[in-house]
Order: sequence, then C-alpha cells, then structure tokens
Amino acid sequence: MGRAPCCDKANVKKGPWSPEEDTKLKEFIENHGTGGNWIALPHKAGLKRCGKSCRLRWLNYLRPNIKHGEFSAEEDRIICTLFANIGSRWSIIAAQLPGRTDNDIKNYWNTKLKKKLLGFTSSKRKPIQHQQQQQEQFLQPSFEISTGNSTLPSSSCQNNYYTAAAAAAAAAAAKQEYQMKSSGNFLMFGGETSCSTSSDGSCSQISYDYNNIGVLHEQIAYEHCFYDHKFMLGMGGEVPIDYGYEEIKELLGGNNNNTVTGCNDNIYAATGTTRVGSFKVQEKFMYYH
DNA sequence: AACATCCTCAACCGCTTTGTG
DNA sequence: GCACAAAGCGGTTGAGGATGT
Repeated sequence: MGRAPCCDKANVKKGPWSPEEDTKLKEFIENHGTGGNWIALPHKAGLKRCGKSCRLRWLNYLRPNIKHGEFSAEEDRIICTLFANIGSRWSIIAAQLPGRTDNDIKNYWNTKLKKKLLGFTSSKRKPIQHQQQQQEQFLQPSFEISTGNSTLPSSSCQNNYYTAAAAAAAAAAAKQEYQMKSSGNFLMFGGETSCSTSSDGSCSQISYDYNNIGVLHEQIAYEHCFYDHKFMLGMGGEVPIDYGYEEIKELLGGNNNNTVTGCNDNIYAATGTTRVGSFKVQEKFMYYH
C-alpha cells in the first residue's frame, strides 16, 4: 500500500493561480498566519487547492520581500561559490540570498548560470551582448600569473577567490553535465573526501572510483584548492580520463585501496590531460598560475 | 506569415526529514 | 523506539512566450 495522498486530488484545483486565489491566500495569511498547518489552510481560506500548493505559492511568490527579476553579478558569485561547495542544496543557497527562493535559484542555475559558466549555449539564438560580456568578465582571470613566494594585494585575492569559485562551480557543473550524459566518473584531484595538497601546490592525493570510468570527449582539467576567511575548502578538481584504474595505479605507483598518490605533473603526463590552471595556497589566499 | 524549436519559470510530484503522540 | 502526519526539499514537467528558419 502506498503513501496516503496529502489531499483529495479529485477536489483540488491544479495549474496556474488566478489573481483572485492569490488575493484570498495573501489576505488569509496576513490576517491569520499559516497556523502551522498548511493542510487545513486552503479549506479555512476558502480555496480549492492542495495545502502543498498553497505553501509553494506563498513561499515562492506571495510572501513579502520576494525579489523578482535579474540576478546581480554578486548573487551569481554567491551561487557559484556555494554550488561548488555544497552542490544543489538550493534551500541553503537561498538562505544566503535574501529575497530569493530556492525555486528561483534552481531555475536560474539550470537555465542560465550553468550555461554561462560552461561557456556554451545550445540555443540557436544569438547570445545577448551584455550576457556575453558578463560571462567573459566572470571567467576571466583577474590577475597576472604569479610564481614563487610573491604576494598579492587583498583586493586581488578577493577577485581570485571569486574566480576560483566560478571555476569550481564550472567544474561541478561540467561534472554534473558529463555524468548525466554518460554516467562516467572523474578522476579527482583532492576531492571533498580527500584533499591533500602539498604546500607548494605541486602535489595532490588523488582518489578515484575505478568501477565506473568514463571516456571524455572534451578534456577539461581543473585543479583548485582554496581558502576563504573562515575555513579551508577542500574543493577538488576533476579530470575526466580514459585510463583504467590499473593503468593509473601502475603509472603512479599507488596502493590497492582505491586511492593513488602522485604529483600533479605526473598525473597530467600520465593521463594526457592539459594543465589549464592551478591554484596555490599560501597563508590565507591562493594564487592562480 | 507560418511553422518549428527553444527557453523560462510556475507548479507539481514524490522522496526525505522532522515533529508529535 | 515506533508509527504516522505534515513540512521541506530537489528533480521534473509543461504551458506559454520568444526567437529562428
């Protein structure tokens, strides 16, 4: 026996809300509150709607201080940073953006931001110019290549952090996209569960699921480990590969517990991937080189 | 102008989590 | 600790509008 339905489906209205229904719901909640019971609310408010539907309509549309319209660049960056770190936990992301709903952010991510970060559009339409500029600005490294022990001014560090967040979000999006299409896995450079990077950024522990290796059509390599001001984020880069576990293990001299260790340059050489960028961690900030 | 295709976003569905007795 | 109900959440759908051919 399945779960009992939350309401009598035969006697509830579905589909778009009319202005009259909106008014009824808004006025009822403003005068009486939700009473902590969404199931009973539609009946009390004189609405032929499911309680879940009322809740959604209120939270996503009628609630005061809801922000509609374009997302700012700052909001984009916050979404990217959080997506890179926690994935599609939309409610948590929404909690960091006052006035935005989880549904809004989810829609925005799936329809626009992801494509913007991945740098492509499946559309036959020409990209809108300001969107193109935003994308270029967003993904452009905002600083010169740095080496050795040189330091960067804090404003650059802040920019670097955002660039790293964008790259991390793009990597997460690319991985999601790729996995959706192929159910293949990625070689991970210091992923969430094992980020072990040497002080100069040249060496990482890598872990990878050898049960499900995929072949990639476009080789992308991201490697990033960065700090924010509160805690270190062990965000790993992912390199889609066409090598089997045994081959990788042999090339890198790993062990048998699903984890292999090696210097990044060896990994690049072994897997034939391209080094498109890496982040060095020094003190509280990271560099891009 | 007509049709096809794509994009957006509100709303729904069903699973998971939380609260209560 | 268990069972049940309600709320919360994330994935998916589909109507309607925009754009391309």
